[in-house]
Amino acid sequence: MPTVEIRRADILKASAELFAAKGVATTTVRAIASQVGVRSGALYHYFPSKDAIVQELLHTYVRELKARYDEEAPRSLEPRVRLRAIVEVSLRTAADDPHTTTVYQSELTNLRDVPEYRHIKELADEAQQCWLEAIDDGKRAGVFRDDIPSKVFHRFIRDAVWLSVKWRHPEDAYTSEDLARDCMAIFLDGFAA
Amino acid sequence: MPTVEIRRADILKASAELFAAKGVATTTVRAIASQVGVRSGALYHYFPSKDAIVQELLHTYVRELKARYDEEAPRSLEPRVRLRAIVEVSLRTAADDPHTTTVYQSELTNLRDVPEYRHIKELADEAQQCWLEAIDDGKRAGVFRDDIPSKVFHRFIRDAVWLSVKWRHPEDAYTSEDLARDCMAIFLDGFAA
DNA sequence: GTCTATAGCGGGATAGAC
DNA sequence: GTCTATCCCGCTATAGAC
Repeated sequence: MPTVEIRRADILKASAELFAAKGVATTTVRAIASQVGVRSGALYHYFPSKDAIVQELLHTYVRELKARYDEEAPRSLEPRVRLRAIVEVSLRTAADDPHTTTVYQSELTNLRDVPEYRHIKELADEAQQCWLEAIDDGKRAGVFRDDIPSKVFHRFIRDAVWLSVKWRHPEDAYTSEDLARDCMAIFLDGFAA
Repeated sequence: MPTVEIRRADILKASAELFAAKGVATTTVRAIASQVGVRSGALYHYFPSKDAIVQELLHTYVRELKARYDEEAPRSLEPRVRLRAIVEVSLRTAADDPHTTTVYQSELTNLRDVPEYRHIKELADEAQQCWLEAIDDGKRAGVFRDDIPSKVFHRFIRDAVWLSVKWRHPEDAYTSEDLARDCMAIFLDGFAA
């Protein structure tokens, strides 16, 4: 295990923290270096640019997310079960890496339109297709109501799940499992008594 | 009607558009001036700083939002009716001014911790208290289920409503009234068939 | 009231010593 | 591999002409 990989991981971790707290644009390379405990020049031995840090952070994140969806929420599952699996995987991912999740949710759409980010956005789209498949399959199977546009329900549940990273903290007594259960309860059965 | 007020309004409008599209931090004063059709120096006859533009934009917005909640969703309404009114007012506000809504949702939490923003954040908190009151009153009245934390339901429906500004466009055939109806349908009765 | 021009600053990135 | 030092750029904000 070469030291260079450890340093790269340190840099990515520090970057994620700062990016999540103050935004990518307002986080300086000097601040990242300071968090890691080196001078800014040293960072450039590990990454060619600040942009490259953002790219690697998000690329790794979304690649892993898509892999987890494919692994734990295959299309062969019954739609309600699959949707629940997607919610659980997402919430677990958010709990495992809340900082990168925040960056992913807050800034992916606004990032520069360079080919690198285009590729990341395509991967993100693929991941989100899993949600839509489960919803549409469920409608066809008659387990979800068909008087609500799939896109609308998708945005609602998707935002509920992902935005939880902004208010549920990992050390809360209210765990991501609690949240997954309540999420499914509300979105499937409603909040009416 | 002095020209100065019109110019100020032009500047605020252009700023909101650019801030929403690319974020406050990455929007330059020069870009705002260019959008208005003047040079950057001219802006400083209307606002003392870029920060002052952001502040006035958000202060006006949140003050108006709170006033609308008080006017159209008073506590005297039955909880479900009040919640629906809050949802409708919010969606109408988002449709009326999608750009400032986007800034309000994306950047309020991350803005500098100066007293000016503190005041705006307090107003925003007051506005969000209306949601929580309606939810808690509904629980006490027995019309909402009490096995889900109010805070959780609040975040879910709040994010569903406000984040719609990122995907529903004002000219969509799917109107904000359609969205309000579907929102209440999902959150009260659920998506299960 | 808007312009041109620029001061002043802080940012990303680089060069070269150690 | 990290440092110091610095280049170069673009930004906010200001000064002063028109």
